[in-house]
Amino acid sequence: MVSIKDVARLAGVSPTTVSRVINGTGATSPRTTQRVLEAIEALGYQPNLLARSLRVQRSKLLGFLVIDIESPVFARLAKHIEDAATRKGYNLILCNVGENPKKEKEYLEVLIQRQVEGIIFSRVSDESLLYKTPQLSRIPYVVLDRNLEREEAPTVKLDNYQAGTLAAEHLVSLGHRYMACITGPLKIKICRERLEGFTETAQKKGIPAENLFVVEGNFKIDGGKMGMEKILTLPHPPTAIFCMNDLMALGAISAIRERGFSIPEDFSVIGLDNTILSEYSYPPLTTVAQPFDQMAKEAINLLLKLIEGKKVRKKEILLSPQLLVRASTAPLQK
Amino acid sequence: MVSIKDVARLAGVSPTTVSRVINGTGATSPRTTQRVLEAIEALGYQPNLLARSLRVQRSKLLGFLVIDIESPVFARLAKHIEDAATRKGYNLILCNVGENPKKEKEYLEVLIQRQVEGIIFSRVSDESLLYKTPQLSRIPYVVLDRNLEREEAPTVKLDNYQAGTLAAEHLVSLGHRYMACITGPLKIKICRERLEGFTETAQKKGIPAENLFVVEGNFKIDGGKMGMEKILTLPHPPTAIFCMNDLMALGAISAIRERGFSIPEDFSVIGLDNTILSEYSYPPLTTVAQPFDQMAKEAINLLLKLIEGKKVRKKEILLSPQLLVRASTAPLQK
DNA sequence: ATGATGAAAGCAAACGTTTCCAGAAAGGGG
DNA sequence: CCCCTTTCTGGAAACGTTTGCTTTCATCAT
Repeated sequence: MVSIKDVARLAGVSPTTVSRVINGTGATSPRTTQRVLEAIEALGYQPNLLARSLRVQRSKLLGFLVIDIESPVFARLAKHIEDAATRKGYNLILCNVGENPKKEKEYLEVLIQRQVEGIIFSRVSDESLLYKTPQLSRIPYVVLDRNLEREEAPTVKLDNYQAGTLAAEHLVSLGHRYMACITGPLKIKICRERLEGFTETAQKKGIPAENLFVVEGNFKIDGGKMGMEKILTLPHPPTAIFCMNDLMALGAISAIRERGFSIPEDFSVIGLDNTILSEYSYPPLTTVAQPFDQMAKEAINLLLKLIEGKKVRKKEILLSPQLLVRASTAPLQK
Repeated sequence: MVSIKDVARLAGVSPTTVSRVINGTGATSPRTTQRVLEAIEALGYQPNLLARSLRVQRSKLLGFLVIDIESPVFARLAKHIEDAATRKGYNLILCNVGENPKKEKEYLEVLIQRQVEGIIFSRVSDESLLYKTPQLSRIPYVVLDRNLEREEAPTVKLDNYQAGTLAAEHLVSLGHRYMACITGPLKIKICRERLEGFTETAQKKGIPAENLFVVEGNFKIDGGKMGMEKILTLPHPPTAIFCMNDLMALGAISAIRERGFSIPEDFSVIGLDNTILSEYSYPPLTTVAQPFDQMAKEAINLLLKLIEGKKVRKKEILLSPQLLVRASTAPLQK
């Protein structure tokens, strides 16, 4: 390992001076600067960030704790979080915790031990381990795309009510009068918000409450499929279905097809997320898009502000969804 | 920050002893051990891994350098790499470099500066920056799912020839006599290997070379679509298409549909990867599956061996693909 | 000529660990 | 009872940086 001392020796100066040249801190004469730079070049010197971090007490590391990096939503989120973080000079430790609270707890400890400066949570377990790890109270974090149930925490997420509104408006404007919603787990707050936006808007547009069916799903493909199967057994089945994510929309579509119906002729289906899945499904999925890149940027910005110790006005940042009309929704057939 | 000294003071021992208790190294009397543990508990002490890493010269960090974490293939790979790494006590720095050689180069430097112990590459740029960064020659790495063109390097990948073979055998066994292959970029070695397996096997099974069409694609959806459109203009179009990944298979399917044909009645389409996309597309995609979990495990194992400085017998590890028959392929209609 | 000012550079301590070495205490065999 | 081992513990150096303080030296105004 070539260290700052080796550079200093070769350049004929002290380590202090080399450090100053590297960091551009303090004054150094042009001549010494030149000599130091040459020595660095000659030795192929790379500063040791472990040592620097230890000394300055800043690791320039962030933790990204996510429930499933393979899920299209979180993969896209991860990409934009990574991008925003590196732009700000931070690196990301990837923590894929799954549904495993033990792994989540262990990761929380490791992140503390590694002295990460902040954490992005794209997953909050029901037990909110956050509060059970006392050291964590000292380290800034931002919750992304989820809500903490118990307490207010810095959050960046979609305007979920608005998302529900967009879906309802779209379907109603196509002439649908009987509609269903396949939700995510209703213990998750964002699901309840989406549902509220959907039903309230539909009613405001003149759809009676008894024409709206709600089935609780699980954000997964099979949940969408099973939900749709349940819907198809209704005495007066709806003609339009709002699924709270694209994955369940695909499941619903598959259930509809198995019964021999077509989309969008017999049923209109609208999803939510706008992941790669929806773009290339058949038929291309109409969906309420989440602005993932903007969410990531806002989350990192907020986190960095918290790290700097700045006062933040809004602890909760809401971003606007956007309706993307593709081919899975169509006017109601008379 | 509560440090080992605070623990030592509270327990009435030296930092040395505390360290020994924490790491289980050296002998300590039951009485002191007990007192130290209590002090740790009381103070909520967490060791500082920056300091430890600096001292023992082992960061327990790995770099995972990937071209696009959002792509279903790499997302799945990332998940399993992360899992395998944490099982071995390592953490992962996520490096999403895209098509940006500048970012790749910067990341390489940062990884060196952060003293990562090894790197997993799921992306090798054509210029092979690997060789242009001299310090990198001292840090172990493994290339995953890709080949270096110029030089032999530790590699874990699919048996790509075998994958081509499986696709060809399946299609031929269904009675198809005219077949096409939409490849990835042919400058990538794994694509050439897959193609070789496909054409050689087809010919071995009695398909004349002139019945096999090859179109170069790009591993993306539009490449599959454009490739298929080209194929459809042939005077004697093939009845079966092997796409070198699932994404292009979806593109091909979409092109076929736009011309009013159906799958698998008019064309059989087989993909490769077995990502989430293929499972839930319509129709469900027949595909050649990559054993991503096993690949990740092997890659981490190989990397750790290299880190330990052990001699490795095989520098190239080939894993077997598996044919997954779903609904996008069918016997040739007479 | 002299003191004040400022630029340039170095010394040494510090960040939080681990580990080499040495020393003390305790135990055991003769 | 003495010496030798073994067990347990602590002091201090080291990992590679950064930084507060000091020193040196040149410049400049008085």
